[in-house]
This record gives sequence, C-alpha cells and structure tokens, in this order.
Amino acid sequence: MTALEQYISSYFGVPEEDVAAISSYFKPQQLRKQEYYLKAGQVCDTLSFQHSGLTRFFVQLPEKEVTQWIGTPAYFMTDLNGLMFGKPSRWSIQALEDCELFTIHKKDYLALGEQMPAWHELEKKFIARCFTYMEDRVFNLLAMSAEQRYQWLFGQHPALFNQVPLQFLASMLGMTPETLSRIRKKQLM
Amino acid sequence: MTALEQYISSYFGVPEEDVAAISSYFKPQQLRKQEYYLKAGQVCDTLSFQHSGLTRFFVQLPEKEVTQWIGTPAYFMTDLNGLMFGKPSRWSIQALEDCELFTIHKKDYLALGEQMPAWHELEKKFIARCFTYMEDRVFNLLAMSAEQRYQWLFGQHPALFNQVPLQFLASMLGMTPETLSRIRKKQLM
DNA sequence: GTAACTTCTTGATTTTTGTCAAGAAAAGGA
DNA sequence: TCCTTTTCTTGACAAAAATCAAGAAGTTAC
Repeated sequence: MTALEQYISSYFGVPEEDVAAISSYFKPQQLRKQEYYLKAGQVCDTLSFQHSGLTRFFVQLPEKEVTQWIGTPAYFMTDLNGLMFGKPSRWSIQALEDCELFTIHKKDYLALGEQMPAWHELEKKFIARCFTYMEDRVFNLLAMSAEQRYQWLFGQHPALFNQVPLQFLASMLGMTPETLSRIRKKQLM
Repeated sequence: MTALEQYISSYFGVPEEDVAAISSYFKPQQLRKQEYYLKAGQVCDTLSFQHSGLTRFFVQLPEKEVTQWIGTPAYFMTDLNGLMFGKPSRWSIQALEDCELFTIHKKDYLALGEQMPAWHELEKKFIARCFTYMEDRVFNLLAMSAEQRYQWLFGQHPALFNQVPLQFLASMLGMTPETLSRIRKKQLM
C-alpha cells in the first residue's frame, strides 16, 4: 500500500479494491515553500491530499491578514466553495514549507463520483466530520477566553507551535500575536 | 405540491418523482413552545424540516449558557454528530415557540440513502453548504468586531431581532446582552 | 560569519467588551 | 386588568485584549 492508499483506507474504511481505485485518480504534486496552492478570487478546481509539509489558508483584508486554517499532513485540502459550487475563493492557500501532495482535478473528481457508487456517501461523511469540527470551533470562539482557546489548540496539536510562526496561530485563534505571547509566558510560570 | 415538497425541490433541484419519494419519508411533528427536540447528552436519531416556528440550539455550561444557533423556518434541523456518527449531542434543541416539523427517523433516513441513488450526493452538497457557512461564521468571529458581527447578522436576518430574545442573539454573536444593547442603541443615533 | 530581515517578546497605554447592579419596559398568566 | 416574571437598558466599574513602540531573538541569504 502506498502512503495515499493507507490514508484513504484509514479515512474511509472501504475494501482494498476501492482504495486502489480511489487513489489511482490522485497524482503527485509538489508545492515549494511560499508557493500558492490557490489564490483568493480563483475558483478552486482541485482536491489534494497533503502528504507532507504545512500550508496556510488566509484572507487578506485591507487592514490585516486573517489566518483561517493551517493545513497539516494527512489531511485533505481544497476550497469547497470552488470545488463543489464553482465560486471564487475568499482565501489564499500558500505553502509554509515544501509540500508533497496527491491531487485530483475537478474533472476526475466528478468522474470518481460517477464511477464509484460509494464515493458520495464517503465524501458526505467526511464533509460532515469537517462540519462538526467547525461547530466546535464556533463554540470555542463563542464560549472560551483567549487563554482557553490556546489551551485547546495546544492540547490537540502541540507540535504545531514549533512548526508554524506563532503570529499565524494567534490569528487562527482569534487573538493578536502579543496576546498569544503573553499567554504562553504565563503557561511557563 | 405540499410545502415540504416545495422546500425539497428548491433545495435539491431534483425531478418531481424524486421529490415525492423523498418527502414521503418525512412525517409531521408538533413541538410546543419550550419543548425539547433534543437534550444535551442524547444521541439525535432524527432529521427534521422546520416548517414553522423557531428553535434554539444551546449548550449549558456551569457558569453560563451559550446559544450556538437559532433554527428558522425552511431549514433542516438535526445534530449531525448523533444522526451520522451515533455520538451524544453537546447541545440541547428547544422550541422558542410552537413549531411544525416534518421529521424522518434514522431508520428511514438510512433507507432513503439505500433506495434513492441520488440521495447521498444531494445530502453531500447540502452539508457542504452548511460547512461553508460555518467557515464564514468562523471568519467573522476571527476578523470582526462585535459591532461588525451584529451588522452582518442583522443584514442577513433583520426579522430575527423582533422574534428572538436578544440575549440569545447576543450569545450566538459572541457577546453579552449588554454589549448588544449598546450596539443597537448606537445604530439609532 | 555577518548583515538583513523576520518573528517574537515586553512594557505602557488605550480600546473593547464584560461584570455587576438597578430600574424600565415588555410579555405572560390569573 | 393587574400582578408577576422575564427581558432589556443604562451606568459605573473591572477585566480582557488590542495597539503602539522598541528591542531581543531567531532565520535566511550572501
């Protein structure tokens, strides 16, 4: 089994022949550090599995830049607004370091849905998980203080704080870099 | 066409015979004011179309209560964590006023997926839209001030502010009732 | 290795938002 | 209708987080 096949198998829990069929649609792609996977305003027409490297989803506002998400290995990357609804993206996706991806283009993505009966259901469940994760994020932003949000993210992905510039994590947590710095200082004392 | 059929048709854009097939699975259900559709800790095993009335999704914390969402007519209501993954709900769903629902139970919901080939794809797209909406909500909470968030919600659903106790809307917007009250006063001047 | 650049930390200060408390307004029930 | 209960508003104050500014630490490129 290739790395991609293992990922697909663990995600979707489908028979091995389906795993092979699905993964055959995905093609290797390199992304160099700083390179863009997608630029704001473009219509995203790919879906990628992130095998290695880190990516950043961000929105450029007139006054500031907002990091919506950090893409990490073993997760999928796309802009659903583009892939599913043909709408332009509000954010850019940029590589924070060199990345190895497995990418499927929209044409093949649609073919996959037609040729593999179970695909829509698998994808539905996958997107549903993403939705419930977003529900959690909204809840955290509604109910928790900056410090509690930090602890939540640190509890889930401690390694991120050594890999990603802290200013991006601060933004993703809904606080300024200064606030994150002070929270982290307090944790040490 | 019944009201339910019209809703399904407008949501999913499917042929009329499919609309009839889908809607035949949904049964009318009444919910009295204050009654619970779901209580925190229960596993949600229904999916309902909200024909009339308003509902509130909220989490009861030791110190405070957090309103995550207000359910309005012409939208679906469920807890995906329960319906799709069999997990207990973190929030309760309660009727703010008498509600008329069309409800499908999990058993029939699963049957629908098996008997109607297009169902999973329709549902996938529907959940994907919910996901992109949650992306917007997260972005708003990350990037906007309390006042901007108010204006955003008011721009989308001005009528809500006459129908729902403002304390619930304040919570859903991530602010206190006092802050919302002051923002609304400022809008008038 | 060093210069240039980026990122992080720290302090002082301001702004935003939350908390507490009391009264006003509105809604609901007998 | 009037009484009770809930919801909303307002003011005074406190706390949380943002802003501004400067310097330290860390990275990167030559």
